[in-house]
Amino acid sequence: MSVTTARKERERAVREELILDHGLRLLLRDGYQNLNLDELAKAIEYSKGTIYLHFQTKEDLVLGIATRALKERTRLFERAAKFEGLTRERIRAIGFACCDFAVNHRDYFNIEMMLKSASFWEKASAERRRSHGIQAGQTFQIITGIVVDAIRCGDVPPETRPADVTLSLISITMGSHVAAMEPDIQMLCGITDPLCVVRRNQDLVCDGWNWKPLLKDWDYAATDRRINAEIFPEATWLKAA
Amino acid sequence: MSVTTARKERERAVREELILDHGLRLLLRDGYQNLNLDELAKAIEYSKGTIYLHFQTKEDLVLGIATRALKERTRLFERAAKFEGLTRERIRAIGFACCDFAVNHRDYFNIEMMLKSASFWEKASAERRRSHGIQAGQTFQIITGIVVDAIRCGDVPPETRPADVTLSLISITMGSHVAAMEPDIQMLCGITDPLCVVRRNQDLVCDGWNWKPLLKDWDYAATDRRINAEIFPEATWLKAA
DNA sequence: TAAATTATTGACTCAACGTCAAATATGCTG
DNA sequence: CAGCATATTTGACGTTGAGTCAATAATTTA
Repeated sequence: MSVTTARKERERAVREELILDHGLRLLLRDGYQNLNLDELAKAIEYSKGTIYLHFQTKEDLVLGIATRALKERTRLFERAAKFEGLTRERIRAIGFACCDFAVNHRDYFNIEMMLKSASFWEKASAERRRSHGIQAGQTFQIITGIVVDAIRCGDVPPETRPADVTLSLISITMGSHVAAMEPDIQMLCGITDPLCVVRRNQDLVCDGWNWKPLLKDWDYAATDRRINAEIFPEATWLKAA
Repeated sequence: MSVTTARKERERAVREELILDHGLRLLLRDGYQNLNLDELAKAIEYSKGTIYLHFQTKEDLVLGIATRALKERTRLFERAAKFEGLTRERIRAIGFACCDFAVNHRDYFNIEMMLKSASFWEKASAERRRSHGIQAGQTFQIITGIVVDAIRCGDVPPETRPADVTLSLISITMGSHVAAMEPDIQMLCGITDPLCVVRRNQDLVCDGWNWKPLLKDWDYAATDRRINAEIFPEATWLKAA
């Protein structure tokens, strides 16, 4: 009995991954609105009913996909946090990870945006909501950890509240990703590389907090090359500033 | 003949406003997903077919609602731009306008976020897309105008590119609004007033651009009181920092 | 192997968008 | 004003796709 249950459990997990894999693929291709569960069922070679054995609603499924993407981003952040250097170089490695993730998950921020609408959130299962919250919290903590180090060693003024810094970095990153991807705004600002915009704006916020060394006082292009070589050797999108 | 057409035109415009009014109301109450056109038809006391004489699709309608909201925001920006003072005080008035708008249109940013998803955009009419783009461009120009003044009079370093500043302000504002409204993030950061977060982050970005006078060198609380009194006397949300 | 239990299915229901032929209102003319 | 022509409005209907559940298939147990 218990032997088979373990195998069943494993098989179930495998199938859930299969659903999430194809779900992500179709979600990126078609967007949320046009994501068709009948088609997803065809793709995974199971019936629609089976999908509903894993996910309560379509929204629940999409939240599952988003959470898995977020998990991967957290893993990238963890890798980035290991970069050795000044605290501002370390936060820069996080920024690098964020861009690398954006390259490989172009539409993640759009999916994440969708989760903001209340009607979406409330149709997902409590379990998956919790899971997503925890994952988001971990990402938050990784960033905050570096900020705390920065305050402790005097790179950031002592009276600064760490969570405020983290929040500002999350805000500028999310906002920049969304804004810099807009065709209208790309036209108005002459944007050719959205990632450059994101990173420049992150620098701006760090300078705003007076996070030493300031952009003008350090060769961060060299830092970027080190991050690229030491932490994310597989990333190929880094361009010379 | 031409007399009646003029009247018809006017009546049509009135009805379109009626649709947009109730559409906005239901959109804020139910969110996009649950916005029901049959219910909207009931509310405006016309049939659903009539709604479709004004709007090509549901998406087109929502875009129309968003554009009208954006128009109102532009009007607020225009008022704010008239504030007399230092360039950084003037940009602060824009930030004030933005918060005032957010207070009266709580979910505007969420609606705006929805517009980012490609599937949405492509279901709206070309005419309404263009209209929204133009409106966004005007908002952009108001901000950029102040930035140009700031560079010209030396409040912002001379080599700065105005559009970059505008983009960073839009990014931090949008990102902060979205992030600071998240229950999870409110918990993690101990946020009680999301508007404070938005304004603090705007200050941060201005400091990042080295926009004089820096936050620490000027009594911006006094500026806020002046803006409140002189430009937005009806706003009641301003709290002491 | 047969019964019992569990897993899977896909035809069906239902809700809501969008359409369009019919109904109604308006305007025009003699 | 009557009656014809044109413009406007309607709401029942077609269609799509999310979500359900009784029926079927597979697996385990006795």
